[in-house]
Amino acid sequence: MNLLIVEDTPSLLISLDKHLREQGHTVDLASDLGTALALWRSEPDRFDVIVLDENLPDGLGSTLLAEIRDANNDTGVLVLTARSQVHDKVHLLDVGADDYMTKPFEFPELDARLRAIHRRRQQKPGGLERFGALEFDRKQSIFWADGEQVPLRHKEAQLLEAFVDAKGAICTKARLIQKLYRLDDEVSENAVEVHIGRLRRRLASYGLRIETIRGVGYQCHA
Amino acid sequence: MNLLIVEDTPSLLISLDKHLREQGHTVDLASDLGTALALWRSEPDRFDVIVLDENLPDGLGSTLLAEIRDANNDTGVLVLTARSQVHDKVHLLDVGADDYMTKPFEFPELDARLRAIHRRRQQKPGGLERFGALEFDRKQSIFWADGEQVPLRHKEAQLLEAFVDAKGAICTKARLIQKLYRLDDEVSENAVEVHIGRLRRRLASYGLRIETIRGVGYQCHA
DNA sequence: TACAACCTGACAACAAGCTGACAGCGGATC
DNA sequence: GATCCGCTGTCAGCTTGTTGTCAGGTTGTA
Repeated sequence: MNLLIVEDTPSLLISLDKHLREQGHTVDLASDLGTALALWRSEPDRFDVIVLDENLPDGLGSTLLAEIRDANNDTGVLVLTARSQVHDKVHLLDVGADDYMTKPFEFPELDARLRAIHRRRQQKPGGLERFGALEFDRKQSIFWADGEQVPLRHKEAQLLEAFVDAKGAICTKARLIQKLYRLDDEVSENAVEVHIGRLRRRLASYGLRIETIRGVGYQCHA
Repeated sequence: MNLLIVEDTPSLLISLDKHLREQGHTVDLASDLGTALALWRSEPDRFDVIVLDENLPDGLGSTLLAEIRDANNDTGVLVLTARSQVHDKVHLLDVGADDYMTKPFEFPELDARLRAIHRRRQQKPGGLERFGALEFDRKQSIFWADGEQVPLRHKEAQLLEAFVDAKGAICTKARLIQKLYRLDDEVSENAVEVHIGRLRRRLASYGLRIETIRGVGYQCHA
């Protein structure tokens, strides 16, 4: 998943970043409302879910939330509040938060809620998703073929997940870069080409083909 | 098992801690309701069973119990009550306690009840559980192969138990650390790697392999 | 044909994981 | 209480795996 963490407590920000990256997500960070607004405005569809602290040095997280929903954008938003603010819960959900958590919280619970939001937004079933000859376990980011785990490296699995999400539509190279890298990663388009090449070799034995749409991107229909 | 002991009598707390650790459990302690609530909230899935004194200096143990069940969390809870409060028994079980014991009690009885709760929650059979070429005696935390006891050190057995519980799924390194250490143990990930290495050597002769899932954790299918 | 886009084998840099050695600790023994 | 012994965590150095880049080749298109 592509995540944006908006949190002004440095220690929490760092540990969230570390944990969520360990979980295999692509994570970007903002430590104040202004940065978060700017990031979201610059690419409103970049993030799958935004983890948003309500209390920020330069304003309320729900300001961003409101702007997102006003724009009719369906990025998932998980709001973090201090325990004393629990009464805001109804308000938050009214304004369009997908979920909220009170601090302190435990990472596994965060993981579960993020997955739930992502699933809800994508209206994906919880179990295994079919993709051609493969089955995809979104939770563990594992692909299966005939009960055998498909050996994929992390970036390859991310690419394939992007194709699953696209449901056969074309994925532009820019979109794929967005899926695999953080904003401040400076990476050439060739990196994607290389990973596509590697993924192609792996998928060949399962009868899946990735087509090149010259000048646009790639397409993989299950 | 991962246990949390909530008990305000220092002598009992200390002897419970000592005894349960001798039994091979990973034990965390709280001597009042506030601490217990905070610990549980910070990691709602950390503990397998909470041993909870009903009478605490800052409130009733059942306050925690109620919060746990409200959250639809299935952590096991064993409540300790004074003899005079036995009439609360029905109430306690109503609120969702798995079991209760009146003080004073004998440790072996506590052990048995803890095991029962854990077994019930995990819906595990009471006898020996098969795991590849091995059989696992959960009660004694002993693995058998062809009627011979598999020589395992404590941490190795805990690791292997984690793999048994995972039923072939991937165990993240963080999850394993949670299984083997208490909250305030500061331990490097390398410790897990070392124990995995040691366990691998032991298991090799029984045809069991632990696979490394790079960047994620380990997997052992029976 | 000329050019851009794309593919791919090789490689270097880095990160993750493994392991032998060792030291601290606690329990057991005398 | 001195000594021994086994268990365990740390560390350093090593091995292994992943990934981005590059260069040179191939393909598609105008």
